[in-house]
Amino acid sequence: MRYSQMFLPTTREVPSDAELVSHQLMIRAGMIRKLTSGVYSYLPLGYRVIRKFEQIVREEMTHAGAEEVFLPIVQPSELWQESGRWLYYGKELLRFRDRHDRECCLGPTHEEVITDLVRNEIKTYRQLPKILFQIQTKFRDEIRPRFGVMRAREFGMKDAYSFDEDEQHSEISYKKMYDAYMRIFSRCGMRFRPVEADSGSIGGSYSHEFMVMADSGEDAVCYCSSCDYAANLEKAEVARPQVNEAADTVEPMEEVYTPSVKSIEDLCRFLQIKPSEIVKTLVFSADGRPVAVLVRGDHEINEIKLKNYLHCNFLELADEEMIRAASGASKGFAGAVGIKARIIADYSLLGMNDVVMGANRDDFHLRHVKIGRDFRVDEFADLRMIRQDDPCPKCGGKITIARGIEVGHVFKLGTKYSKAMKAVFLDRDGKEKTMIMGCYGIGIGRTVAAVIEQNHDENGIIWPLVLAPYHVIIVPVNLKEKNIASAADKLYGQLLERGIETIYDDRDERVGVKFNDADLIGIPYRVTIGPKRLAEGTLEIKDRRSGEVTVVPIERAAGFLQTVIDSQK
RNA sequence: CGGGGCGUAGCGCAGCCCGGUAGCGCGCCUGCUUUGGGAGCAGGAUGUCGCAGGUUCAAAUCCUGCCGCCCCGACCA
Repeated sequence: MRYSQMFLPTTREVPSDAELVSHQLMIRAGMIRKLTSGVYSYLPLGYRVIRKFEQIVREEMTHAGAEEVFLPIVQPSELWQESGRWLYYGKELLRFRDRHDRECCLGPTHEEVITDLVRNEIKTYRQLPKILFQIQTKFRDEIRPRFGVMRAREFGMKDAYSFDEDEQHSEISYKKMYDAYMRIFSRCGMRFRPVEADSGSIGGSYSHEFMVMADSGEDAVCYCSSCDYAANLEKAEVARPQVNEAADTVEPMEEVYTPSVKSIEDLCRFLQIKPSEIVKTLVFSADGRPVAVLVRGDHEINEIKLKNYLHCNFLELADEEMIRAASGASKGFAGAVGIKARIIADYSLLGMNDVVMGANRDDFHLRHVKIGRDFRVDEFADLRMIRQDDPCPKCGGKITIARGIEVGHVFKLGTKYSKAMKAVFLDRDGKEKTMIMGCYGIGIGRTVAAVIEQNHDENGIIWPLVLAPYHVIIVPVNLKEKNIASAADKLYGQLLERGIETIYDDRDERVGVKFNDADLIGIPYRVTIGPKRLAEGTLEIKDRRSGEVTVVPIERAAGFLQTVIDSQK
């Protein structure tokens, strides 16, 4: 397309409200504009990239045996009542009423709709398995949208759902999707890693997240340097420590006066001890009941693990009142000795013998506390957050923590929705069975943003060829020189004929402007037609990524570009 | 929802403390010159100063309320 005809508003200045490079570049390159908080318009250049990515997703989904559908974005509350999520989902679900005063919501995801569709049509095992997918706009009313399309309220998502007759078949569907995801992100040339993840409120038995490695990522992942173990930080198991039952003799427990010493740091300073000698007692409210959770002073509680362990719906740190009711003291002085609550301890406590903890009395702590002697622990469990250099739960190697962007997520749902919504079929024996489901999402806009995070330099975006909005940009140095203009016109015609996606920068701008825009929008190959080379019958082709310049005879340029481009497809 | 910041030309900002004709850079329009990395000269257009009240002879500026946006946290997947 001729640049002069395009709606491609690039900007020189960095937008002040954009923090992430991908966000800045998407705005500067004229890919997106914000309409309102967390809601973006895609401009032609941005939308071309989106469609390229969607096409890759479609190809791989189809290749994996999935069929494309298109489900409604407005959904009736009834379905959500049925699944139970009308109550459970929270404020992220945008709810409203139609003119008949019927409750509706905007789909943040489509398990309910697809389950309803499938239960009405699929009656027998002969119709299974089925994998259906769609590419649809979702709406989640995020509390704080940020980072442009990376964390928007309205966003494009590919979601797929599998229905199988039993666990074994469901595993096969899961594997198909997992493999498709591997191919999708590989085709985009991304550095990514599938990691084990918590399945969260969507529910279900297990799941993997596909994380694009980027320092700007919102999620923390950990992986083993020796084996292939990788997990979301929230999911990462911590190996149960080996305990050597040494017959320690611990001095009798005693109270120490610790006025206004509430934090771990204060306590360490005050008693001249290390955080690892302290036991932190945190009182949680689990569905309204107090639970005392014990972890080592230098460890962090992993609330997801705790929540999963307790099987509760609502979990939060207890308020002053509950803490006082359970411990008899104010916040900061809770301890396990004599506390009126269920006591759960992290495995790390197993190896501790002589510890310091709150005394359940304001301004006092206890020391020389011995677990089992001075208080009982109801249960031990893995409750803490994994840390850098902790041993790998799988092989014992060293754990590394890095940041990533979650671009895809595959869940094995089991019967969570099919059971609640009665998606059943008759099996070979004529017996009624509940379908086993899986669901599989990819954030479309987010993936494109993640690609930019991994593919840019100080001048702008560097598109991998498969996602590039155009493959070639022709830059005539000066259109007023007739021979330059006619050479550029001619080449443009040749590239169009070959079906090579080309921008012809026919604007009346100085070359510097054109070069900078070409770099900014990241077109893989830039063809420069200027007086010096033209005089000798050649032109220059510059590779955006490597910066390498190749001088090619004009008549061979189209063929050259075709060869280079085809070799990468 | 808590804390902080911002809202003035299309974009980025100054002016506000100390009330008195609204300014700068970029961009935009016209003309001439220029043309291998964001040109030069000359001329020109553009504002409900976020909205609504209040104080005042007079409000971008002071006061009150509201709205929007951004950052940190909490929350959420």
